[in-house]
Amino acid sequence: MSLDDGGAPEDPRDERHPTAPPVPGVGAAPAPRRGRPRSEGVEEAVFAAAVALLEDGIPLADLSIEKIARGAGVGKATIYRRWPGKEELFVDLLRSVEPPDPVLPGTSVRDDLVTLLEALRRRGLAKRTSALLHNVFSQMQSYPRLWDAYHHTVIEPRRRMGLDALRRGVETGEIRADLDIELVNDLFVGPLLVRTIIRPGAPLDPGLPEQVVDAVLAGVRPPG
Amino acid sequence: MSLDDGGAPEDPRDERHPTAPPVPGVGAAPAPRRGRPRSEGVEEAVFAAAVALLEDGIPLADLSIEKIARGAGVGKATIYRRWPGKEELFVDLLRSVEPPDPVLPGTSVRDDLVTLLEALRRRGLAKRTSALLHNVFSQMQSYPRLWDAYHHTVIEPRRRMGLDALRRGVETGEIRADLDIELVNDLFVGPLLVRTIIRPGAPLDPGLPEQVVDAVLAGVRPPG
Amino acid sequence: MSLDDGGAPEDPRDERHPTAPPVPGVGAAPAPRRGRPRSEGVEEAVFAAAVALLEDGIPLADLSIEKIARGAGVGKATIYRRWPGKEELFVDLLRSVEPPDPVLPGTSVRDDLVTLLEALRRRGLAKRTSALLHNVFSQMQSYPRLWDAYHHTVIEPRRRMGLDALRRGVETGEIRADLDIELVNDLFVGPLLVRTIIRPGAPLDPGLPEQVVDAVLAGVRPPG
Amino acid sequence: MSLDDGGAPEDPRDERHPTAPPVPGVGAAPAPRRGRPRSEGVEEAVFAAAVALLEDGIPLADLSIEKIARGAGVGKATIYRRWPGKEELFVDLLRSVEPPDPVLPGTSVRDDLVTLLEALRRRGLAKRTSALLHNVFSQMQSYPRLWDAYHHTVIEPRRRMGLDALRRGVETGEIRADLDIELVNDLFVGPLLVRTIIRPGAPLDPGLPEQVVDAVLAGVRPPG
DNA sequence: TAATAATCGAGACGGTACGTCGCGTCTTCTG
DNA sequence: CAGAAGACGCGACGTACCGTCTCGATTATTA
Repeated sequence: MSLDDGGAPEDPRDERHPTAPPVPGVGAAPAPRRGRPRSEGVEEAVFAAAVALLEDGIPLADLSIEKIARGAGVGKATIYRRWPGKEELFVDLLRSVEPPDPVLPGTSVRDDLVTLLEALRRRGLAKRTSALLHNVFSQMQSYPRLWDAYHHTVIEPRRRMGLDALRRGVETGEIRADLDIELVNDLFVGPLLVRTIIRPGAPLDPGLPEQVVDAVLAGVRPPG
Repeated sequence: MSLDDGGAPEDPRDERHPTAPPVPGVGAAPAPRRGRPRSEGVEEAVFAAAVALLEDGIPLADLSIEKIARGAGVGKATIYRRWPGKEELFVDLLRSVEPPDPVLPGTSVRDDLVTLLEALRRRGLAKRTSALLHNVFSQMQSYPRLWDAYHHTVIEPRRRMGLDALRRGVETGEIRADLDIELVNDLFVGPLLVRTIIRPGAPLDPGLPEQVVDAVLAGVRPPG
Repeated sequence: MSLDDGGAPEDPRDERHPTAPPVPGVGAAPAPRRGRPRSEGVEEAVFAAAVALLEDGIPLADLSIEKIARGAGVGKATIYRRWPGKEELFVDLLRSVEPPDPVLPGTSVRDDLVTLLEALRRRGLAKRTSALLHNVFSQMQSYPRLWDAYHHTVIEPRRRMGLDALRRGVETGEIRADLDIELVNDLFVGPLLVRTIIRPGAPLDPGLPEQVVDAVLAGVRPPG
Repeated sequence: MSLDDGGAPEDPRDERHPTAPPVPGVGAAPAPRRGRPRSEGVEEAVFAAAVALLEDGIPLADLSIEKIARGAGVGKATIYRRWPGKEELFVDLLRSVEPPDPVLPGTSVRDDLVTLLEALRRRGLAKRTSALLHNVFSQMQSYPRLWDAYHHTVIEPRRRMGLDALRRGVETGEIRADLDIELVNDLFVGPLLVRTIIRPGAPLDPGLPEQVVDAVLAGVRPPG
């Protein structure tokens, strides 16, 4: 899911209720944010309550704003003030547990790709071990708006990292120049995505990224 | 999604309410099925109403049994008599529009793989053209019971076809024998799945199956 | 409040949700009322819960549909199916505890008026003794729609009884014919209404109706 | 409502938040009221906003503090600093539009009573013509605290005027001495109150006070 | 002049109720 | 008996106000 995304259909978070003040332009008005400022503890309490409920095994579809508000000791309006709906809330929640972007070694395209796929593998594993991630992710394969938003804010940036690495590889001669770069990206990413997203439960052994990268680089036809 | 599946977790349809009368065992009581027999038109009317609603752009999550019953001119209880819930209803609906398994030419592994991937591509296109399939499928990436059932009855058989073809290729020397066969399968299937399931909107040109098969067979590293 | 009403502004209960089927015209269609019939116990349970809450001292304004539904073990929708809102519900509740119309002796206009005012006095007393009526009535002096509906369905009929009795009195010579009959009615009714509605707490002694009737008949100017 | 009141139950405005500084006791500390003094325009802006909303036809029950604050361009806390709640606010509002007590001619009891009833009639008309007063008053037949406060500060004083006039009439021989003076008061006041408070919409012709006074003085039984 | 203190508009806060909708079950009448 | 119709208890939806609170800014008095 890391090197990969098809573009930006639309981002529901753009209409999100303003949580942080926008970056102030140099000459722009300071926009003093009048009224009582939003409580810092709320975000945190809401996330904690949602996580607690998910860890209790409640499926995502049954997670109501009402229950979360109750569990967090928070008014419903306070939640709606921050997020327009359930899906946007979960996008933020997921982002809050998402590990940072991997740092590419840059020594070779092969190493870069292995690093990127390794990040994919690790998230696949985390999804499986963490009760939370397992629950959320396995069911998030629905909720198209949630899915799209996650794609756009988390996945797409990493996909660009992969495409950049591949373009460098074409320049250095490590990657064939006669192939569509997007297709090549899919060749590397597809196998891991299949195992993490579409077929949860498939093996994600430590050597998998290297195996995939080497196999795609060399091809599966016998060298003869 | 065609060559591919991770196994059969469990099939919720096994507990499905009997749609057709069970085949009477030889020595078993004839079970005369007294009372008014089930109307034949119901199934059809329910499917038609569901499809009509989906074609109107209503997302799967907002499709209530209530709306379907209303649209079909059918009582809610009549639907619950046939299917335990929304998901099971849609499993039946999807199965009713799924094209038959492709026939492999058997001339070579390459041809077989291209044929299987072409079937994948066509379904991806159908998903995109048909308002119905696109809607259901893009959102079905959820509803775990619906997803599982679809896997089990549609995806898994085709996955076995792919694995069988690859095993033949190893025997004939067309495929390297030093690689895990499941991994090789993912190398072929992954790219197309990425574009049909995970990243709807990506191009699915007619030559795509051949490009993928040839690239994976030959590798993306320059031949030098 | 008995002889008295100003007419029929509009009756909100006319738009009330149909509780009983309308009286069937002779040749009209039977209107079979399909579907599950409304539960008989609901009305009763709702009234009981409302009365219980009012007897607990909860003011009318704080009596929410939500609380009533909770207390009656009934869904909110079930209440909204029968009454469009809080006010209509209470009109029905009040009607269910309203004593029947008094029977006029007909021996003389004086006796008829005393009987009607006695009914007014008794309701004033009931309002004071019954915890329920006291609470509802003392606060119902608001809620204009509730007030109007009560007027129209309970008060207006009795007002007509009073006007009829006075018209008879004019014919028999017991009442001056040179006065507006509506004004005369107000002369009798006004004093009791003042003490029951506007000035709760004022004395309502047993002899009051006779005192009022005799004083209005004879006048308060010394006979000399 | 003018000659009439049953007493002073209790005045909730006594616990009202201090609007004006309390009268300084002789030896008490001057209590210099430090800090920014209350803005003078607030009271006025709040009243104006409330009146504007009522004139737009919003019923009293639907008039929220929130709406008033919004309409007045005033913070909610500023309102709560001055009045404990909606009812107390409206007591002040009503008092600010109440006409002054009538001046009794003193020529005769009949003239005094006509004057008092004329004041009642005029307020009844104002209630009907002015969109504001009509709305507030017709619905104020509720809100017990509002009702009580209004009684205590507006109605009760005029009631005492009426009782005093009647006592003078008993002394001058214009009024029978064998009747309860409170009852006699109700005989005069009741008919007008019925038409202004309980039965809005009833006619309030200019001659009505004279008709009522004369009819009650002379009685409705034919003189023969 | 500087510190102090109560006010102001604004709006976030935890709550409660609103009236609607869908859930899955049930209960009636009609075929 | 099956079927449509629809009432039932339940619970979530997203909105509106409640009355309280916390902000920065304003405006007086006191030191």
